[in-house]
Amino acid sequence: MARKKDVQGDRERLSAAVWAVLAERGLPGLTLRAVAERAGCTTGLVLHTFPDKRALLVHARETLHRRTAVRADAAEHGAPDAVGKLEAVLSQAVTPTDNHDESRVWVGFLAASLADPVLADVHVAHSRAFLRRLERLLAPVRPDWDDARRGQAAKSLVALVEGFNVLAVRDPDTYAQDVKDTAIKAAVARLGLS
Amino acid sequence: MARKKDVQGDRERLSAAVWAVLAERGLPGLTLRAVAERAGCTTGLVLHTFPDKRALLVHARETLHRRTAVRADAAEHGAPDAVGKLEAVLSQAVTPTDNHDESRVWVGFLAASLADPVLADVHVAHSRAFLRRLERLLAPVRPDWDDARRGQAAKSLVALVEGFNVLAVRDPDTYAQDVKDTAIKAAVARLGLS
DNA sequence: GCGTTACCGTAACAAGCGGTACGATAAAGC
DNA sequence: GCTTTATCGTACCGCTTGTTACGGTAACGC
Repeated sequence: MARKKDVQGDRERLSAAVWAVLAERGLPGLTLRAVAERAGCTTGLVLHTFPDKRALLVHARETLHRRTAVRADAAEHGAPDAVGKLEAVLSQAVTPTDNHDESRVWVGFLAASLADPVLADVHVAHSRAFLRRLERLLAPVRPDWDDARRGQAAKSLVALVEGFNVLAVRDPDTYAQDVKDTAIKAAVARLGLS
Repeated sequence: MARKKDVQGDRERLSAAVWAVLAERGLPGLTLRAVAERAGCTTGLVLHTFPDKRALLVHARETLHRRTAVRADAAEHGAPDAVGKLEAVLSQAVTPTDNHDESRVWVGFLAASLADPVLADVHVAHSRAFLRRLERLLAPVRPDWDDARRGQAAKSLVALVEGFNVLAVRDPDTYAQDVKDTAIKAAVARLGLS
């Protein structure tokens, strides 16, 4: 054996670098050299940890999925009742992280996926996971509805949330936090009285 | 004078090429050479018609704005009453064009604008124009509301529409046309009874 | 402490990028 | 028909891209 490397540690360090570069410099700025510089290493290590550039993007998207899932779990766990859980998850989803970095990564990856079927599959899979979560949270709120109607409602909620996110990332003044929160509250309240 | 060229004709031909390349190959595929090849000329003409690559992107975004404005005007004009106008505009906005090319251009430009303040200004300006349109259409529907409340409602509608668009561009099966139409109809119906 | 072995920085690659400079070409004016 | 002048294809520039190959280096087993 030769010197053992901290594979997982490298992945995490590079993961943070990919994330930072993609969030700060956007999709065109995501280069192997930029990632290496940010991580304090060379492109050698980058391409020993990830097979190619596409894997960097996929990893960033999976990091995004993990982050949002953790926060959604926490929001869900922290709320007392079914309606509260749904509202907490939605509210958390429209609350921007540091400088909207999650929305930036989301948009960057989506743009990259428009010309890459592999990335497209990853995007769709993770996007549907959020939809499933809302459908699951919606079940105890409206047990009288059938799956189709709950699915319709869940999709509308996903559209509202992701719409606010892509809009707020470049126009946070117009799509301010109280605007988003008010819309979410109204959307949840609506579910109860129809 | 020497031979006069059809400047406007060139711009339109190149405009179509930029549009096609951006829609088909995505943001990374939008190169001067790809545009020239698609337009059946060389990079010489491309850079004689547009000063640089950024101008190509700006022009594509403005083409998108013009297209959507024309369709929105038509929808608005074709509907009989205030509620009908609003619903027609919204419904048209979630109806995909050829292979979702408008959404593709929208996403590509947004991604590019994340790292370019000039593009960001263009994006925000055109995005707000749609918001203004909805506010204007909303005024006769809910004259009893104040500007703030109509603004809140209009922003929610924009988020719903753009959310559906960015979601449907990569997952048209989940976010099918009837799902979007149902959501729009419900959103408009809601405006009348609260 | 020595030999082995895996790691990863270095360097280079070919390809493609945006952008520039120039001149052959061809139309317009007289 | 000759001169003038704007057009735009050609060629090229310097740079950056993703990716590959190699070998010095450092840690482990014995």
